[in-house]
Amino acid sequence: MSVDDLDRRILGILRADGRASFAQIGDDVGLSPSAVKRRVDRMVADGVIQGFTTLIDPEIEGRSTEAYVELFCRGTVAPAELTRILSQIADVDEAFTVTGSADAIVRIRAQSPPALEVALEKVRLAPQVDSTRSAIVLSRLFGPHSAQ
Amino acid sequence: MSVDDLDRRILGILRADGRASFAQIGDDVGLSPSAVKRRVDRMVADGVIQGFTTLIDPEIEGRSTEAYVELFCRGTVAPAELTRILSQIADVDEAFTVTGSADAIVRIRAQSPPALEVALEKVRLAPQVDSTRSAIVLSRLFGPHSAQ
DNA sequence: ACTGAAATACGTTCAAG
DNA sequence: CTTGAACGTATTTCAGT
Repeated sequence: MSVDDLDRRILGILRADGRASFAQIGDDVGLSPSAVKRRVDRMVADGVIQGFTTLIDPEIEGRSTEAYVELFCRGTVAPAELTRILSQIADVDEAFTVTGSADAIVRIRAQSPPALEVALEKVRLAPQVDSTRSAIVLSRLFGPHSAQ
Repeated sequence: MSVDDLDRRILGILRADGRASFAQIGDDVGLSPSAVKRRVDRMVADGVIQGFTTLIDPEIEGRSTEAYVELFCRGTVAPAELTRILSQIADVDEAFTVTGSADAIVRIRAQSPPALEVALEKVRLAPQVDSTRSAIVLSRLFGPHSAQ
């Protein structure tokens, strides 16, 4: 359930290079490959490591039209209900409840502005959603080009 | 510079499992391991594949206090200038210029609410930044737990 | 540009400390 | 919990098509 300093160093290496070999990691942290494997396996089983993935150029991925949308809901909103509805809308990648005047924020990533508009319409039509306020991304200044 | 259908299938497999072996991928797309390696190597060299990483539980990572902050700037802001300043503030992971009333949005991920407040203060003190409007994440409804 | 084979390196398991 | 050896499998290179 918990991670020690060695685990943390292994995680750091794996975050920088998800394909690092156990032998490679072992050399860096001073462990045998099998010991590293045991730790990595345990962290995967414990859910500390949630998966391995590949960072792909978003242009090639074809979903470079991004927007952040604030949701203003009427009445009391059950987060579980919101999750159920929003997670089924295509191109809605992420959602959270937040402090402030808005009830929730969703992140949309679509292939084109028209596709973004379609997703936005679907969000607006969700029950309980009163109004929305969108910020369409003009340019990414810096940051990860997003997982998934 | 470009990717064909086979490349796209390989990317799909690698996105789902960044540690998939070339043999495994080859079986799925109908190519020999060496042919798959050639294509993956080419995509890495071309920048189509930007890296391999590991998805780590944000709780363990210790930066589960998140906020989205809208920036309202005075006068004309050069995006390059904004990038230079914001990218040097610790815990500011991502920033983009957007349409709408705000000029930019930054995503902050800190270890604790106090650490978040520190980062927020630094953003507010950035030259050209007139005012901010924050939405602190209460709960993640769904979505990737961020690639960092 | 893909295949297939050969050499090298790695992953994986397990008995033992 | 780690090691080291043994076995199976994957990666990598290269000649050939």
